[in-house]
Amino acid sequence: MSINLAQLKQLQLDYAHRIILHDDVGFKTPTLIGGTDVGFENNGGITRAAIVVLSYPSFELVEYQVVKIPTTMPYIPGYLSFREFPALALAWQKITCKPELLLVDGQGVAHPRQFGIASHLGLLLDIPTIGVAKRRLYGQYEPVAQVPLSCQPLLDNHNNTLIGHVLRSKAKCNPLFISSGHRISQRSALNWVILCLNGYRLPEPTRFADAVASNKPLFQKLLAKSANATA
DNA sequence: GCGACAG
DNA sequence: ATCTTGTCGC
Ligand SMILES: [Mg+2]
Repeated sequence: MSINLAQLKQLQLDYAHRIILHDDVGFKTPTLIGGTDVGFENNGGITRAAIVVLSYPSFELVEYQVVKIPTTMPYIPGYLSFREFPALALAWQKITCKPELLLVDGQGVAHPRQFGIASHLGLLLDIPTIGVAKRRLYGQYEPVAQVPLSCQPLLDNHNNTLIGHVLRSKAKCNPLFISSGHRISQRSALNWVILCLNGYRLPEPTRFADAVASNKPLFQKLLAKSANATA
């Protein structure tokens, strides 16, 4: 039996109504900020989700969890979250030091139905989330100046709505697409991503999650560091 | 109809 | 990066 996209579309529309686009009343300056990324193995057959928890503002790795499960959905633009959510939800379950804010690799409400992966995770796990995407999925914007931290609004021209920001997070790099996921304003989403930048294109939580999910040199370095700390 | 299209 | 699938702008 195949995937019913019409059904998933309707689910997104229903869920999107419940997204909160203002700052959570209980949301103050976070002590812990999380980051997520997902990778694939066995030619796409295995989904590998990684969640990292960093201290803020020191950006020390506090905890990370990795979950591998069989992949249940192909990648379909606009439906990414159904592919990645199950593994990410399990990884979240395993996290013991729950962060107050989660930076998710992908769009928040900058999505055709205002329900990207960051919104999906935020709503179903009931946490403030920010979508940090490397490329545009939806929305219009003017060219972003090359000067670091330059940014442009990301707009939905259908209803003249602000759905995110395009941020030049680092000189000579392509900009990032930042949008509210859940329980946070566009302004704060942009602000927190900027506050998590540390000399790289990606904000630290996302960069660390990328490293863990793909077993990159940075992750090996972090492992060695924590081994030293416990030795 | 054709190209774009989060990861 | 890919793609059967959908959806959008042109
Ligand atoms: Mg990724």
